[in-house]
Parts: sequence; C-alpha cells; structure tokens
Amino acid sequence: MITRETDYAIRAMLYLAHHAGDGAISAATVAEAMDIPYRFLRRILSRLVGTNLLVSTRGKQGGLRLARDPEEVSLLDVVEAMDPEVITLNSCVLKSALCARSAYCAVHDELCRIQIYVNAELGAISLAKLVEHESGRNDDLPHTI
Amino acid sequence: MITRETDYAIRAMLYLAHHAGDGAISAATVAEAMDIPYRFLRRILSRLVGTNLLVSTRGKQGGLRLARDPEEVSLLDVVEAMDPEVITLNSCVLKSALCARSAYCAVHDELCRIQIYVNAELGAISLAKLVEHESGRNDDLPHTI
DNA sequence: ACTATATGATACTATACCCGTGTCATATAC
DNA sequence: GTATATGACACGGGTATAGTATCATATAGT
Ligand code: FES
Ligand code: FES
Repeated sequence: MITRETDYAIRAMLYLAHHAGDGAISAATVAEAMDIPYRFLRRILSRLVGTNLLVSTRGKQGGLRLARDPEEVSLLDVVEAMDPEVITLNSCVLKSALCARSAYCAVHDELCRIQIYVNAELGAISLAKLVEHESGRNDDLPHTI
Repeated sequence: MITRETDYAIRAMLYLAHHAGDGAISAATVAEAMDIPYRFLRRILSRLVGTNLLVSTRGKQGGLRLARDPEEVSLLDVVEAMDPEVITLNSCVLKSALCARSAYCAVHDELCRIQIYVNAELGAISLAKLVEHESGRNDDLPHTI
C-alpha cells in the first residue's frame, strides 16, 4: 500500500510537472495547491531533492523545480524515491533471503511475476502523461475497483 | 504489502490443499510443517473458518480441512479473507471517498487499472495450481509440503 | 463417566511504523 | 539587514503488526 507520504510526493511532483518552466516554486505554494500539510511536505520535498528528482534554490525567489523533464520521470521513480518497499506484494519478493521458503515456494514465482508487471506499468507512466490526462478525464468511469 | 499473517494463511491453505482428502489435520501439524508459530496460526485458522474457506472439527481426530476443492480457491480468496485492504496499491483505490482528489486525480485511473489486473491475476491462481507446481519441482526437498 | 485432544473466543503485550509537528540553522534576493 | 526560502533533526500520538496467554467447549476413545 502506498503511504500518505508517497501519495503526497506524487501530488507534489505532479504540480511541479504541471508548472515546469515557470521557475522555482515554493513548498508553501505546493502545499496550498495540493492540500498537503506544509511541514510534512517540507520533509518529503527534501527527500525528493536528495534522490535527485528535484532541485532546490534557497532564499527569496527560491523553491523547487523538476531535475528532469516530466517525460523522463515515472511514477515508479517517485515511489522508489520515497520508499523502495512501499509497493511490493510480499517482503520476500524484494529480498528472498527474508524467507527460507522462497527457494521452493510456488507462490513466490507467481508473486514475482505480478510484481514485475506492476513495476513495469508504474515505470511506463510519466509525469508528462499524467499532466496531459488531467485535462481530458472521463468522469463516467467508476473511481473505485 | 502482504502481512506475515496473510503469508501464514496462504502457507496453511497450501498445506491443507496438498493434503485434501486426508481427513482433518490439526493446527499443530500445520504449524510444525509450515514453520508457523502455533498460537498465531490458531487465530489465523479461526478466521479462515469464519470466512468459510476452512471447516473445522473439534475434539480427538479433529482439525481443519478445505471447505472447497483446491481448484475452487484462489490466492485472492485467501488474501481477502485475511484483510481486504492488504494488497491495495492506494487506499483511495478501494474507497475513493477517502480522497477528495479521486474524482479528478489522473493517477487514480492508472492505479485502478493496475489494481484490477493484480486482482485478476491473484484470482486466477488456484491452490490446486500451486500444489501441482510445487510437487513438480520439489519432490525430494526437505521442507516440501 | 473420564480423559486426552482438538478448536473457539478473547484479552494482552511489545515493538515498529505512519503521519504529522516543532525548532533551529543556513542561504539568498532585494 | 531583513524577509523569505530550504536543510537538518528531534519529538510525539495513534495505530498496525506479530505474537502470547488464558480459559471455555466439543469430541473420540477408554
Ligand atoms: S517465499 Fe516468497 S511467497 Fe513464498
Ligand atoms: S485520488 Fe486515488 S490516486 Fe489520486
């Protein structure tokens, strides 16, 4: 399950992708626009800077901007930047050493197969694609599975 | 992420599927065979009985057995029996009301799409398939079920 | 009937994680 | 110099996880 922290990170990245080219944007602006607690967002942005997804400028007129083009940043990049374990189906899928059974467990192969698909899908969704889709969304679709 | 509890539930179901037709099997036997803490397993089995995946018999010669044929029980059945939220990508995917943004969030559609795929895959993996897969690979391994 | 064996139903605990908040330091534009 | 911005940590309440402990109840075999 994606945590609130990772969800906020995605929102923030989306906002900055939407305003790519507008120069540096402050954390306060992002927090206000995307309904994210300011202090919490500060720590999240700090991590995104640390993982080279964002670049920051301090002082007046400072703020955050994307380190790469929106086309070159995927959802997987953001999720992994925040927490490499957050979206894994089972802990042994990430580190098979965690479970002595992983060498012969029949479930393991299946979970790994699904995990690879999920990661590939998340890796194929760029911020640019998401920003583009924001305008032309189909509201007739159900928003729950 | 699948919890330890759900992982144990799957193991237990696999063991019982492998021994389907052998009559009732005690929790102690399953715990020993599948490396699961006995007390913890007791509570898990209790839940699997409550969700009609297992049937139990009390007293001497009692124990657990599958309520349905191994072909008719999927990994999704077991996972959902233990915790309906455990394998969801994001909370808003399960309950869109949890997030005010779900009505217009571009990420939401993508996550729902992936979630539907994952659920379908888990729903397509039966205990029978897993047992068959495992016995084909591990006939002479020490911890085979 | 008695007993050993099995599940049923709770209550309890200890640790870790999640979701924030608070404080202070530091860099920069004007 | 000051207002504005990020950087680096420390702290805390609430909840979930992973077990444990206890007692009640049902049944097979003697
Ligand atoms: S060891 Fe990974 S799922 Fe069984
Ligand atoms: S509201 Fe569900 S992912 Fe954004």
